[in-house]
Amino acid sequence: MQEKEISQAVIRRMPRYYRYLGELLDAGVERISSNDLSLRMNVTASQIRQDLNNFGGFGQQGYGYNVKYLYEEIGKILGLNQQHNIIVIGAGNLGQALANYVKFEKLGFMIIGLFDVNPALDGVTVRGIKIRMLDELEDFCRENKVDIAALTMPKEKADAIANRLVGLGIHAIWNFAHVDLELINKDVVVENVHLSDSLMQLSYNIVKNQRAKENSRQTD
Amino acid sequence: MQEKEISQAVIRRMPRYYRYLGELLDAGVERISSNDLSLRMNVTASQIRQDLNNFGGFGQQGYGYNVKYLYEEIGKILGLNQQHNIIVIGAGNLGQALANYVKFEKLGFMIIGLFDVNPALDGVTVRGIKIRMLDELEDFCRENKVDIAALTMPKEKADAIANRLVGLGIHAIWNFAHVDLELINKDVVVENVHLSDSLMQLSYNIVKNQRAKENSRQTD
DNA sequence: TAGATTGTTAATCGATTAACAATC
DNA sequence: TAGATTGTTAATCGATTAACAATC
Repeated sequence: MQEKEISQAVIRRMPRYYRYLGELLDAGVERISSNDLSLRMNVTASQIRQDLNNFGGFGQQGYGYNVKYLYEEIGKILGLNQQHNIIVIGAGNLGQALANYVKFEKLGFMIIGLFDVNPALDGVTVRGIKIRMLDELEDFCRENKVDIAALTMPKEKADAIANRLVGLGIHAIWNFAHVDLELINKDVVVENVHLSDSLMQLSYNIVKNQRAKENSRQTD
Repeated sequence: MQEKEISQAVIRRMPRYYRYLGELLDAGVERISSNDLSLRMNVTASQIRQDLNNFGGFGQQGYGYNVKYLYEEIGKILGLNQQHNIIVIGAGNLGQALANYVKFEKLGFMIIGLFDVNPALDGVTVRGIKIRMLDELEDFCRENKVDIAALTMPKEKADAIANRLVGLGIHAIWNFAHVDLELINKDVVVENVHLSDSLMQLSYNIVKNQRAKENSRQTD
């Protein structure tokens, strides 16, 4: 039985629902209607109901949604009910920044190892996590359950290391290197975080605003 | 005269075109057809032509696109022909990681200041950039042209600082704090980088693969 | 029971793909 | 000129919004 594929547009919105429900929960709110939530989140109530009904009927007519229940269910949908172990390849600033993000652990993402090629970093500890040399990667993956590898090294090395990791049975790659990875195994999940792309989008919108301002000045 | 709005779906793809064209340029390729590019990038030729024609006709029938020319034109569209000055609020690991990204400077994004509230960081220098205390923000913005502020501080403080920056005439906010900013001025551009959202999408897809694998095992 | 609000179907809107005449 | 490939219109596909019957 083939599960119907849920569009990535929907998936992208789920973490945001999860965050808002978490805030409501912390604020002691017990139930919420799709309409009330839509006003807070600046989306349509219809979209909320459609999105949620991709995964099941979590609400109740005449009542709305139970905040705690919905929060937990979305957590399960996103896989937050299980622990995910992460290793970070590249222990530079970004790699160390990720290792220091306490937030991730609260969501079930544990950073269990940092790797680099720079001997000066060998054995250095970041929030209790030891930096290892890259040639220890194979042993480490054999001895530990590693689910996700975050790549924060220069883009030239990313492809080779990604495929080395795929060979070691990793499930997913969280890619910060500014390349499109070409993986030997299509079942491995890839999520790209391209910071310079994000910055270029920002700059496009700045320039767009500048042009709009000039135009309105001309027509004044 | 109202310019027709270009959809964010198109804008999101522009940096990727820019990257591929840059690689072709470095490789000494002089011209490329939408079809050849589509094969490399794994998109349809039709989409490439549609996307580009939102901004103008950069190609030539029977010839294709001149790589250097198209690369430069996309650069202008993205605003990369002008310099953008950035300050980073929050000089923790992530803030320092951003300051160390040499890549950004090549694209015209200059990090000119780092700010924090931690006195231990006062005067410390990251790649030649001095860390200042947050109460110097007003003076600094008066004395320097600041276009973009990157927010890497805890989410509780993000909203207040964002609005303080808006008051100081900043054009754009690159937000790494895990909140939706509520700005007093709607003309300020906001670009969010929500790393935990990205991680949750990753984890959704991991779990989806797990489920698919289990299902196929059952039907075997 | 009456009011509220969901789950779901139908209508609309927008984005992607296909097709082809224009033209280098 | 003939072949190649764009720019652009038309067709399709998918995502969002609206509407409403089902039901708590």
